[in-house]
Amino acid sequence: MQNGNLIKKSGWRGSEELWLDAAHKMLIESGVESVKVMSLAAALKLSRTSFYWHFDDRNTLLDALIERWKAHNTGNLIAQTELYAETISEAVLNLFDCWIDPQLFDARMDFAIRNWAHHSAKLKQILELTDEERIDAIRAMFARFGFSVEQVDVRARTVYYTQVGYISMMVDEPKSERLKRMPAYVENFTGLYPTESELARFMSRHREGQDD
Amino acid sequence: MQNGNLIKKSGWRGSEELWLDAAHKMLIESGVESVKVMSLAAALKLSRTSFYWHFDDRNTLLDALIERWKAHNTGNLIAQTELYAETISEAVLNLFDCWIDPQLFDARMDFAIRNWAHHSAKLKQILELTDEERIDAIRAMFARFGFSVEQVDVRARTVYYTQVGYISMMVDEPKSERLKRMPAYVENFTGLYPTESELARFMSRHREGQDD
DNA sequence: AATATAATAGACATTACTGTTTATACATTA
DNA sequence: TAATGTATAAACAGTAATGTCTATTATATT
Repeated sequence: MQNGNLIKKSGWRGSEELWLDAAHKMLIESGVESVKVMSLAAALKLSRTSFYWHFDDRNTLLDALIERWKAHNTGNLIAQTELYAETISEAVLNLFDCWIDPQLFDARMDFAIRNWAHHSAKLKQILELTDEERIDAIRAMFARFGFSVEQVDVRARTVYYTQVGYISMMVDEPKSERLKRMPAYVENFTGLYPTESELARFMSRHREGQDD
Repeated sequence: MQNGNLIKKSGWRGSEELWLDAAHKMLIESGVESVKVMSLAAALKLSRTSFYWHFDDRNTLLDALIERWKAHNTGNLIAQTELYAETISEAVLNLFDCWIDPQLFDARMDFAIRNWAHHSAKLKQILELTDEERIDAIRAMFARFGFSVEQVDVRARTVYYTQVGYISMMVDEPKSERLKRMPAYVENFTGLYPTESELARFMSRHREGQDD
């Protein structure tokens, strides 16, 4: 009964997920250097060696983490910049969804990846491409609303850098605080204060749900 | 003759500096986790054990690194926000000196410290205070030019977050590129495009010297 | 219920580091 | 130039990790 129509979770198969989840958590909480087979095993209360049934070695696990990140964050961010909007303010608010909804954009993972890239040449290259791709998407968004070439570039960068900075600073404030500041950010980034209805639409998307 | 009026560099004494310099370099290049007594010794071509003559242990060295950072970066940043300026654009350009001149503000060190803080509660607390202090100084700067309370807050944050983001992204562009973008940033941050003479004054401060 | 397959645990070898001890070499100055 | 204090190197002990091998246990299929 209790187990009625849940997805059948087979006894052993699919435990890669478990190790990956634990690694993901460890990564965003303490950085790559802390993603150690031993610590993960301890966290999962499993034998350390059983890890090697699922992954060839620690590196394979780390690669899998990168894949997971690539698949998620950039795709969603770009999708948000492409949503229909009647004004640049509405477009920027669409993008801001990413900074509010962790399901859309995993900011802590982005931060962890960025740090990690600092001592992995391979990842550094991937990240540079990723950042370019994202900024391009934001540039395209501004361009649709008739900003000059120079303005498109600087505004796109400001929006993106500000958020990377916010993430890097690990600012810890309640969602309500963040939401309150959003209209002023929109004004700074676009030069236009959002309209009542644009704000209403934005706020309604983020009304419910717990803080952090 | 060659050694005439230089500061006397005694044969052995003062080697703490050497280890600290090496540690600083290692920290900004590869993060705390890489600051290892063994690696430093290798880099300095010295015996690993000789390290322990200068420092009690690895932790003492790390603490010294934090002290060095505290003494340097925040002090200079705040000083720049307090310089005389006739307009907000001029004031912002004064602050921008920090982002251009590594002698004024060691951005890579700031980045390294920020990452490190992620798994050191003690450092995290220091960094939070530091960030507050800096943002306060930038707020005070905007306040002197008559912005509303809300605007003072958001503009100060935008300026600071943008820079933290820029640092975190390890953007690698020539100084000339960065300088070229500055006027547009000033406009974004203040709402005012800087005057000819403000720009001339700013550029003249950063004209000479090599890229990166 | 028997068998094949998936998964875990324990013991082992290896590596990279930290920190201590001891013997030796070097620089300074009396 | 001898004595003192400064600095280094080599050898040792200890710890925390990685990865391999082997025996055992749990689950799924027949």
